[in-house]
Amino acid sequence: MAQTPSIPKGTRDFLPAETARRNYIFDTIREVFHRYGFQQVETPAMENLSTLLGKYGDEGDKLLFRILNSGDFLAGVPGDQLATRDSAAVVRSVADKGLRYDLTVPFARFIVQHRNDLVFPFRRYQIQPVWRADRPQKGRYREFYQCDCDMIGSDSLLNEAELVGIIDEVFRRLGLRTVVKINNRKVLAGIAEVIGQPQRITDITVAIDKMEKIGLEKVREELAEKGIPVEALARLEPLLMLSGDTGSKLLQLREILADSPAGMKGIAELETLFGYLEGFGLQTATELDLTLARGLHYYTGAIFEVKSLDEQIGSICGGGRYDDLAGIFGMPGVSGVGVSFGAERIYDVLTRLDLFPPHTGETTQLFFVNFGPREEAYILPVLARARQSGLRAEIYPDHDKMKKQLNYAHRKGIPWVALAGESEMAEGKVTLKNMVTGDQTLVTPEELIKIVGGAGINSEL
RNA sequence: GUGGAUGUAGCUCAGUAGGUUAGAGCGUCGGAUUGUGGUUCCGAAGGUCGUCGGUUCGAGCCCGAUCUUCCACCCCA
Repeated sequence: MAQTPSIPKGTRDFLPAETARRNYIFDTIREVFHRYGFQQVETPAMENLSTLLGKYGDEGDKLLFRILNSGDFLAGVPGDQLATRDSAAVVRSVADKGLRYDLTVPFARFIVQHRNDLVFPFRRYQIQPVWRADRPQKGRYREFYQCDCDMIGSDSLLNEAELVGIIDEVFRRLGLRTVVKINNRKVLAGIAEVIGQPQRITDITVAIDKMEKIGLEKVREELAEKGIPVEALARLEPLLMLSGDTGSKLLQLREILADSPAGMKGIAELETLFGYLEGFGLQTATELDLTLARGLHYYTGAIFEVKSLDEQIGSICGGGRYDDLAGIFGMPGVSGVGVSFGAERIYDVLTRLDLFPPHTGETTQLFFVNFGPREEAYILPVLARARQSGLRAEIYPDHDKMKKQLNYAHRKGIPWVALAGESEMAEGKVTLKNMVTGDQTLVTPEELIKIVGGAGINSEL
């Protein structure tokens, strides 16, 4: 036996049962997207690095998979870069393409490139894999699928509300109990402003994003390490500790952020959004979470994150408003907002909570045992008629032992087996065996199709 | 990118203080049953012990490197 082959770190194969379950998730999400009027697009796995670099922060740039240029890729590299083993410089010279890191940035590029062919405000969805050169962990892979929906070309907050509606419906259909956390980057900017540290918004948001995980003490330590003055910290803390329902938090914020125009704008946006949501009749809980920051730099308004209430696995869906992503690619003034569903994590949560429906896979309904050449000739037309009438049917390809053929049908979970040997052929009939009860009857081909077709609709096999 | 754990048959794992031909269960294949599956019984195949190198008379076991998987951090879906 040769060395067992393997696949790259952080990637996975999917067996038929897993694929069926994944498709159940994708199909559910897709249906909801359609219901809200979104249209599907696809973009290539690889993008030019100039498209990807600088959009996700330094950390994100490090996690980009780069694709080595074709041909003699070292020919144009300056000798001193090679001599000094300057990896960072060399990689810029030998790779100008990379695998996409998410679906949002390539979509911004797509919008700019195809603006003349699209109807704005444009609602698109996209279900494709993305790649990150991260170190794999539980619920974290190097290749994983994202299911994105975005509205672009409108800054109405009704779009934000619709996204929350989509989130609500997707997780309701999947049977998952979740909470949607909502915040606004302008409010975060206002907070940074009010405590006298407007330039430090990134450090501040990254740190307070960890509130829930590491607690106030550690957040305070981290911010102090980053050089935020003690007085600023003292003014920040009461903000993070705001309590009460969303309405009272907003009231308190209005007073605290009164001197920050950006902050007040953010509060107004949040008030409008939560106002819309009241009319949506959501089942999912929504809450204002001032510690929600999200790492991606391009967000400018609302930000969302969805957590499972029953499993700790990080966020299973996230997104936000980005006012100027298209601007980076030369199309300013086009605002967008979107969310991304993390299919892999949703899969893991559904698995652990045992929430998949019992039969997500479509197996064969009717199996024909192969008795040899003469019987094949007799059965093939019956098989064709079964398929024409909509049955999922197959014939065993070889004249193997009955035991082996029935075991194949059994292991594949096929509910009906048809046998036709000499005696059946003599009568122009087939023996139909029910693999659950073990019963078998002699029927005509017409009866066979009727029985399997009729039973297939409501049989719980 | 940093720190820690792990790696023995297709799968889950044993393997005693380094000592001849490395074991089990499950699965696979064959037979009992030449037209009847999930049970049972019998039998067989299957491993350069992740990889490379080192220590030793001798390494699955000790040491180093590397890769995989997992955990924590960073970050994130």
